[in-house]
Amino acid sequence: MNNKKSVSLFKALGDSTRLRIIDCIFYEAKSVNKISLETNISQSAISHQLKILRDVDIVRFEKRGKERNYYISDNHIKMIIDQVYEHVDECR
Amino acid sequence: MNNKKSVSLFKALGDSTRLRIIDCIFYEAKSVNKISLETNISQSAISHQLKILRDVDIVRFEKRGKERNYYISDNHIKMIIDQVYEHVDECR
DNA sequence: TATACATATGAACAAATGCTCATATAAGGA
DNA sequence: TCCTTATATGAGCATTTGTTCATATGTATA
Repeated sequence: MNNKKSVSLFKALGDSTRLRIIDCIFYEAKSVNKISLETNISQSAISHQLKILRDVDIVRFEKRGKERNYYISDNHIKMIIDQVYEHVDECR
Repeated sequence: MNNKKSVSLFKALGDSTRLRIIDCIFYEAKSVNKISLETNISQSAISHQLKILRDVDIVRFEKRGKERNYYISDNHIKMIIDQVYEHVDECR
Protein backbone atom coordinates (compact mmCIF):
# COMPACT_ATOMS: atom_id res chain seq x y z
CA MET A 1 0.00 0.00 0.00
CA ASN A 2 1.17 3.49 0.79
CA ASN A 3 4.78 3.93 1.75
CA LYS A 4 4.74 2.99 5.40
CA LYS A 5 8.37 3.88 5.93
CA SER A 6 7.89 7.43 4.72
CA VAL A 7 4.93 7.88 7.02
CA SER A 8 6.97 6.63 9.97
CA LEU A 9 9.83 8.90 9.08
CA PHE A 10 7.64 11.98 8.82
CA LYS A 11 5.78 10.99 11.96
CA ALA A 12 9.03 10.64 13.87
CA LEU A 13 10.03 14.13 12.79
CA GLY A 14 6.62 15.59 13.57
CA ASP A 15 7.02 16.09 17.26
CA SER A 16 8.43 19.03 19.14
CA THR A 17 10.46 17.01 21.63
CA ARG A 18 12.04 14.86 18.97
CA LEU A 19 12.87 17.82 16.78
CA ARG A 20 14.50 19.51 19.75
CA ILE A 21 16.59 16.40 20.32
CA ILE A 22 17.56 16.37 16.68
CA ASP A 23 18.55 20.03 16.79
CA CYS A 24 20.57 19.33 19.89
CA ILE A 25 22.68 16.62 18.27
CA PHE A 26 22.62 18.00 14.75
CA TYR A 27 26.29 18.94 14.63
CA GLU A 28 27.82 16.73 17.30
CA ALA A 29 27.07 13.46 19.03
CA LYS A 30 25.93 13.78 22.62
CA SER A 31 25.08 11.53 25.53
CA VAL A 32 21.52 11.10 26.74
CA ASN A 33 22.35 13.06 29.85
CA LYS A 34 23.80 15.95 27.93
CA ILE A 35 20.78 16.07 25.65
CA SER A 36 18.53 15.99 28.69
CA LEU A 37 20.40 18.85 30.35
CA GLU A 38 20.66 21.03 27.27
CA THR A 39 17.04 20.62 26.25
CA ASN A 40 15.65 20.61 29.76
CA ILE A 41 13.61 17.51 29.05
CA SER A 42 13.58 14.60 31.51
CA GLN A 43 16.00 11.75 30.97
CA SER A 44 13.14 9.31 30.67
CA ALA A 45 11.35 11.32 28.02
CA ILE A 46 14.57 11.67 26.06
CA SER A 47 15.18 7.94 26.22
CA HIS A 48 11.67 7.15 25.08
CA GLN A 49 11.89 9.55 22.17
CA LEU A 50 15.36 8.39 21.19
CA LYS A 51 13.99 4.92 20.83
CA ILE A 52 11.43 6.19 18.31
CA LEU A 53 14.16 8.01 16.41
CA ARG A 54 16.32 4.89 16.47
CA ASP A 55 13.50 2.71 15.19
CA VAL A 56 13.25 4.73 12.00
CA ASP A 57 17.02 5.08 11.82
CA ILE A 58 17.13 8.82 12.18
CA VAL A 59 19.68 8.50 14.98
CA ARG A 60 22.27 5.97 16.06
CA PHE A 61 24.61 5.78 19.00
CA GLU A 62 28.16 4.87 19.81
CA LYS A 63 29.05 3.45 23.17
CA ARG A 64 31.61 5.35 25.15
CA GLY A 65 32.02 3.83 28.59
CA LYS A 66 28.59 3.79 30.15
CA GLU A 67 27.42 6.61 27.96
CA ARG A 68 25.72 6.35 24.65
CA ASN A 69 26.57 9.11 22.26
CA TYR A 70 23.72 9.75 19.90
CA TYR A 71 24.09 11.30 16.47
CA ILE A 72 22.08 11.77 13.28
CA SER A 73 22.44 8.66 11.16
CA ASP A 74 23.31 10.23 7.86
CA ASN A 75 23.54 13.37 5.80
CA HIS A 76 20.49 12.65 3.72
CA ILE A 77 18.32 12.97 6.80
CA LYS A 78 20.10 16.17 7.75
CA MET A 79 19.49 17.59 4.30
CA ILE A 80 15.81 16.79 4.47
CA ILE A 81 15.48 18.50 7.83
CA ASP A 82 17.45 21.48 6.60
CA GLN A 83 15.20 21.77 3.58
CA VAL A 84 12.13 21.91 5.77
CA TYR A 85 13.68 24.56 7.98
CA GLU A 86 14.56 26.55 4.89
CA HIS A 87 11.08 26.12 3.54
CA VAL A 88 9.28 27.41 6.61
CA ASP A 89 11.71 30.31 6.85
CA GLU A 90 11.03 31.35 3.29
CA CYS A 91 7.30 31.36 3.85
CA ARG A 92 6.70 34.72 5.49
CA MET B 1 11.10 27.97 21.26
CA ASN B 2 11.47 25.12 18.86
CA ASN B 3 10.34 25.68 15.30
CA LYS B 4 6.62 25.12 15.56
CA LYS B 5 6.03 25.42 11.87
CA SER B 6 8.47 22.66 11.03
CA VAL B 7 6.83 20.38 13.56
CA SER B 8 3.42 21.09 12.04
CA LEU B 9 4.72 20.46 8.57
CA PHE B 10 6.30 17.13 9.48
CA LYS B 11 3.25 16.17 11.49
CA ALA B 12 0.98 16.93 8.55
CA LEU B 13 3.09 14.66 6.37
CA GLY B 14 3.26 11.93 8.99
CA ASP B 15 -0.06 10.29 8.32
CA SER B 16 -0.92 7.56 5.88
CA THR B 17 -4.17 9.10 4.67
CA ARG B 18 -2.63 12.48 4.09
CA LEU B 19 0.35 11.02 2.26
CA ARG B 20 -2.03 9.07 0.04
CA ILE B 21 -3.88 12.28 -0.74
CA ILE B 22 -0.62 13.97 -1.55
CA ASP B 23 0.45 11.13 -3.82
CA CYS B 24 -2.91 11.29 -5.54
CA ILE B 25 -2.59 14.97 -6.44
CA PHE B 26 1.16 15.05 -6.81
CA TYR B 27 1.20 15.58 -10.56
CA GLU B 28 -2.23 17.06 -11.23
CA ALA B 29 -4.91 18.96 -9.37
CA LYS B 30 -8.00 16.97 -8.52
CA SER B 31 -11.40 17.56 -6.96
CA VAL B 32 -12.25 16.23 -3.53
CA ASN B 33 -14.56 13.70 -5.09
CA LYS B 34 -11.94 12.42 -7.47
CA ILE B 35 -9.43 12.09 -4.65
CA SER B 36 -12.02 10.24 -2.62
CA LEU B 37 -12.79 7.83 -5.46
CA GLU B 38 -9.19 7.18 -6.42
CA THR B 39 -7.97 6.64 -2.87
CA ASN B 40 -11.09 4.88 -1.67
CA ILE B 41 -11.27 7.07 1.40
CA SER B 42 -14.57 8.66 2.45
CA GLN B 43 -15.34 12.18 1.25
CA SER B 44 -15.58 13.39 4.82
CA ALA B 45 -12.23 12.00 5.82
CA ILE B 46 -10.64 13.53 2.74
CA SER B 47 -12.15 16.91 3.56
CA HIS B 48 -10.97 16.78 7.14
CA GLN B 49 -7.46 15.85 6.12
CA LEU B 50 -7.33 18.41 3.33
CA LYS B 51 -8.05 21.06 5.92
CA ILE B 52 -4.99 19.98 7.87
CA LEU B 53 -2.88 20.07 4.71
CA ARG B 54 -4.29 23.49 3.85
CA ASP B 55 -3.53 24.85 7.30
CA VAL B 56 0.17 24.19 6.88
CA ASP B 57 0.03 25.28 3.26
CA ILE B 58 0.97 21.97 1.76
CA VAL B 59 -2.02 22.12 -0.56
CA ARG B 60 -4.21 24.80 -2.06
CA PHE B 61 -7.27 24.72 -4.24
CA GLU B 62 -8.74 26.46 -7.23
CA LYS B 63 -12.46 26.76 -7.61
CA ARG B 64 -13.90 25.29 -10.76
CA GLY B 65 -17.68 25.48 -10.67
CA LYS B 66 -18.79 23.75 -7.51
CA GLU B 67 -15.63 21.73 -7.37
CA ARG B 68 -12.42 22.55 -5.62
CA ASN B 69 -9.36 21.35 -7.37
CA TYR B 70 -6.62 20.66 -4.90
CA TYR B 71 -2.95 20.72 -5.73
CA ILE B 72 0.42 20.76 -3.97
CA SER B 73 1.28 24.34 -3.08
CA ASP B 74 4.78 24.50 -4.42
CA ASN B 75 7.76 22.63 -5.73
CA HIS B 76 9.80 22.95 -2.58
CA ILE B 77 7.27 20.78 -0.77
CA LYS B 78 7.33 18.30 -3.62
CA MET B 79 11.10 18.13 -3.50
CA ILE B 80 11.08 17.46 0.22
CA ILE B 81 8.59 14.64 -0.18
CA ASP B 82 10.54 13.21 -3.09
CA GLN B 83 13.71 13.28 -1.04
CA VAL B 84 12.08 11.29 1.72
CA TYR B 85 10.78 8.73 -0.75
CA GLU B 86 14.24 8.45 -2.22
CA HIS B 87 15.76 8.12 1.20
CA VAL B 88 13.56 5.24 2.33
CA ASP B 89 14.08 3.51 -1.00
CA GLU B 90 17.84 3.68 -0.66
CA CYS B 91 17.76 2.15 2.79
CA ARG B 92 17.44 -1.56 2.05
C1' DT C 1 -36.72 29.72 -5.80
C1' DA C 2 -36.26 24.71 -5.53
C1' DT C 3 -33.27 20.96 -6.37
C1' DA C 4 -29.12 18.50 -6.87
C1' DC C 5 -24.41 18.06 -6.48
C1' DA C 6 -19.81 19.21 -4.19
C1' DT C 7 -17.52 20.15 -0.16
C1' DA C 8 -17.02 21.42 4.75
C1' DT C 9 -17.81 20.87 9.55
C1' DG C 10 -19.21 19.43 14.35
C1' DA C 11 -19.93 15.76 17.71
C1' DA C 12 -18.80 11.41 19.41
C1' DC C 13 -15.77 7.73 20.04
C1' DA C 14 -11.84 4.57 19.58
C1' DA C 15 -7.03 4.39 18.99
C1' DA C 16 -2.50 6.31 19.22
C1' DT C 17 0.75 9.29 21.53
C1' DG C 18 3.84 11.40 25.04
C1' DC C 19 4.71 12.25 29.65
C1' DT C 20 5.82 10.86 34.51
C1' DC C 21 7.01 7.72 38.00
C1' DA C 22 9.08 3.71 39.42
C1' DT C 23 12.14 0.29 38.39
C1' DA C 24 15.26 -2.56 35.49
C1' DT C 25 19.54 -3.23 33.04
C1' DA C 26 24.37 -2.22 31.96
C1' DA C 27 28.94 -1.00 32.87
C1' DG C 28 32.87 1.05 35.36
C1' DG C 29 35.31 1.65 39.75
C1' DA C 30 36.23 0.82 44.90
C1' DT D 1 31.11 -8.18 44.77
C1' DC D 2 28.93 -3.78 45.98
C1' DC D 3 28.02 0.81 44.76
C1' DT D 4 27.31 4.45 41.60
C1' DT D 5 26.35 6.44 37.29
C1' DA D 6 24.07 6.14 32.66
C1' DT D 7 20.41 4.62 30.07
C1' DA D 8 16.22 1.92 29.03
C1' DT D 9 11.67 0.33 29.85
C1' DG D 10 6.89 -0.73 31.56
C1' DA D 11 2.52 0.88 33.55
C1' DG D 12 -0.72 4.36 34.07
C1' DC D 13 -2.88 8.45 32.63
C1' DA D 14 -4.18 12.65 30.11
C1' DT D 15 -4.10 14.54 25.57
C1' DT D 16 -4.24 14.36 20.71
C1' DT D 17 -5.63 12.34 16.51
C1' DG D 18 -8.45 10.24 12.78
C1' DT D 19 -12.65 8.22 11.57
C1' DT D 20 -17.68 8.02 10.93
C1' DC D 21 -22.22 9.87 10.88
C1' DA D 22 -25.21 13.52 10.39
C1' DT D 23 -25.79 17.90 8.81
C1' DA D 24 -24.50 22.55 7.13
C1' DT D 25 -22.81 25.52 3.49
C1' DG D 26 -22.01 26.72 -1.21
C1' DT D 27 -22.97 26.84 -6.08
C1' DA D 28 -24.99 25.81 -10.54
C1' DT D 29 -29.10 24.81 -13.05
C1' DA D 30 -34.06 24.03 -13.99
